[in-house]
Amino acid sequence: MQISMKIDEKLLKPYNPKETEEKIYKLWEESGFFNPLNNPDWVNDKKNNPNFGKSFTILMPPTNANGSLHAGHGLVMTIEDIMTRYKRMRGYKTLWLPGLDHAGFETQVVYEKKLEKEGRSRFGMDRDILYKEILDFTLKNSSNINDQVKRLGSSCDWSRLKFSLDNEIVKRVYETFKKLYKDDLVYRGERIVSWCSKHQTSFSDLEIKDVEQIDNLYYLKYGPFVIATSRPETKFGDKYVVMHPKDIRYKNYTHGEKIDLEWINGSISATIIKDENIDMEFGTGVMTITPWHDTADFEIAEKHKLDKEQIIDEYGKLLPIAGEFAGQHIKKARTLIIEKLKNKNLVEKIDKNYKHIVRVCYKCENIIEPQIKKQWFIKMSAPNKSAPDGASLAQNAIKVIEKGEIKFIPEHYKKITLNWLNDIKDWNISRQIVWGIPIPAKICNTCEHGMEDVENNIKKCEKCGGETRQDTDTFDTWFSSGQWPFATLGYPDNSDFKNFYPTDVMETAGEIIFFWVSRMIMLGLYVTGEIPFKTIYLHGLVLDAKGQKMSKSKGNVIDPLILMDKYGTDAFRMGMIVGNTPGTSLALREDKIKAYKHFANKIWNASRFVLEQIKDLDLNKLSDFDEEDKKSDEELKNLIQEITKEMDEYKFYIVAEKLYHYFWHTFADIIIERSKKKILENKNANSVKILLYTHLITLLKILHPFIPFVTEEIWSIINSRRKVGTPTKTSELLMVEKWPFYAQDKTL
RNA sequence: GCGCGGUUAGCUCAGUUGGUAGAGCAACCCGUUUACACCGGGAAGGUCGUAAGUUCAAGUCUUACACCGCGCACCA
Repeated sequence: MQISMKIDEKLLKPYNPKETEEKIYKLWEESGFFNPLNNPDWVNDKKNNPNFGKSFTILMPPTNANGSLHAGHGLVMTIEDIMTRYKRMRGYKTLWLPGLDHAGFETQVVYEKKLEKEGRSRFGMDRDILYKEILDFTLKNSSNINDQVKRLGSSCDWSRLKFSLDNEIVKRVYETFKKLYKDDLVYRGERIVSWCSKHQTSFSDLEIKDVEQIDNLYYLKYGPFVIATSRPETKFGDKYVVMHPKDIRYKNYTHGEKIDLEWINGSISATIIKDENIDMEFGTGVMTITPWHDTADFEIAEKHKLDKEQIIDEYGKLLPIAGEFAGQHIKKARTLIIEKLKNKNLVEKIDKNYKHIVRVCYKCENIIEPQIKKQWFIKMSAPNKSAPDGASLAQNAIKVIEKGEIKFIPEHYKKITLNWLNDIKDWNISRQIVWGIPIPAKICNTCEHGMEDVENNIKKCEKCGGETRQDTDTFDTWFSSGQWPFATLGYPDNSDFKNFYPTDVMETAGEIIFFWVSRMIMLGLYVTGEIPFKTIYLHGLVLDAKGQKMSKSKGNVIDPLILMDKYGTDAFRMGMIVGNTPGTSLALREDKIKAYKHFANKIWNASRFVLEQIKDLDLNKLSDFDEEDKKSDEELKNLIQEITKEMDEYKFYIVAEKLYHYFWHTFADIIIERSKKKILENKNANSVKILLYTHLITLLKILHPFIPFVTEEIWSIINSRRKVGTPTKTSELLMVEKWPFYAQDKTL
């Protein structure tokens, strides 16, 4: 091959992602094109833009402001940036709005650990001081995570960055709370909640983890009955003994009948209750109930209007009702109680191999102690009397989902969501932590009635006239993030809300379909009357190379920043996207990322070859293709047809693979190799040079959403040449070039 | 118990409306005076979890089962 090799300084070196990426990102950011209201001319040209006037909106799932980038973020940012860049190139006014979440409980837990290390504790700390400390901590870390998001090439509009504690967001959240209160959809109720005795807060049902474990099952003599229990420490106050009404073994006992019997701390009077929820098969078919500390028991007690009594305090210690055991922690008390029962000959037998599920705190894995507490709840399935159709929050969501107004990708999440919504329970939105949005409410000191008080002017209880105090609880983080779409866009008056709501795609982890997605649908409909997004795209987990869930304790956490350093962001992005179908988890393997580093390099080298060959090409005097080249030109057009369709169907995993394959094995291996011969023999050389050039230009465009950095860098080199050579076009960023599907202009 | 995924080449995964199985990586052979060894060419590799059914035709549709993963509800 005797092709001359005088090429640009820049192109002489191998592709260096590290040097390029920072510079390119700055270029993008300074261009202002991340803002959907800034566009290059062709976007605002009706004739030139088939998508003139259309908008496209994605909201970034607000990242935990206190955290650091993990592999999951890598996937989120890659997918969303691909969508954003694609739509931008298609001529949509494209908004990708970045956000940060204060992540209430999550952050508080992190901060508590920090306090612990310093020998401090949040308990006993002044609330305001603690809040301020966590705020400082969070704000300091938030710039960190924003920088990391940038490193991934995210083309989001930083001028619109929102933080969940911004005044305007909090104000919106308060308005929603007020509306819910007015519509009688939120109430401060005495209900049984899941309580963590370490974190001293209640949780929603979703923050609880089920763990299987083996315990003793104790068969205790309870008067004429034998009851089975795994938790003898709760049994002090048990004065109701429950059995199934159809159980013939106990047909001689009648509902409401009282019997006297000897129990842990002396003789008591117990009442017989007949209830159909009792499983006749389990144990002896008889149980006593502890309504204060057991969800099922609570329901039975509610149904029959039975007394409820607290046995265990908020720290897991026994109350005075336990007599001699009062003040002991339940963990220690259990064996002592059994000891005593044995001495009283009240233990029938012990099954030491009882396998059952216990519920634990998802954070600390301590056993959840159900407690009856006054908490704020949102009525999820109760009719909304102030709505014309009276539909509940859940029903409204069900309706739009069933009608297909919200499209689920992958589709099976639709069913999962509907199942959940159909069996939804009231949502506990109050948390007993400092870090979060304070609940704007007053509580009566006399009757504990809770009242919404956003305006802060309630002095007396509206029910009993008693003195009131400020509620010290904060909202569940998901209550505010559930309002993210309309809150960030400035409902109701901001022009962004008018221009960009409902948003087009919500892309997030399948894991948080209930936590977040379902609640956004319900609250979005409730507040704005419209769905918050038209499509919900759910990705799976990012796992380690062996397909194991990453966790600090396992030590298999892969840091995306290290991979990006090593192989470049483009390579990392390709590795995240190729073959990764929505909803399925992805095993993150380093050799895969490495393979795409080679790809970026291949693009670089092919480009430098092409640019060298077309140096003397007069772009204003383009001749026609010969037969062979015409075929290749057609082939690329067909590819674009295909992938454009697939892009619209969110099949990025297949598009990325096709582009990889076409660029490498068609463009480089066939077309470039063929061109060498033609140029050397000077046979239709002009035709093939044009083909090389048009192919490269087009391929850079369609590759750009996937690997934005290397493509933009090459583009800038091409542009700088144009300025020197033939002035075909004003220099522009590849980022805002027109997607070639509609670009049939020959000036390419 | 109910529900949802998955089971395809050594590994990680694609496979659109049913028409004689695909990619990347790894392994194997050959080549390499220049865009690129971060390379080129070539060959190899699968009875698509099991069983039955529908069909001219099933990786793809139906049913049952097995195993793996997940979610929901649970029995004290």
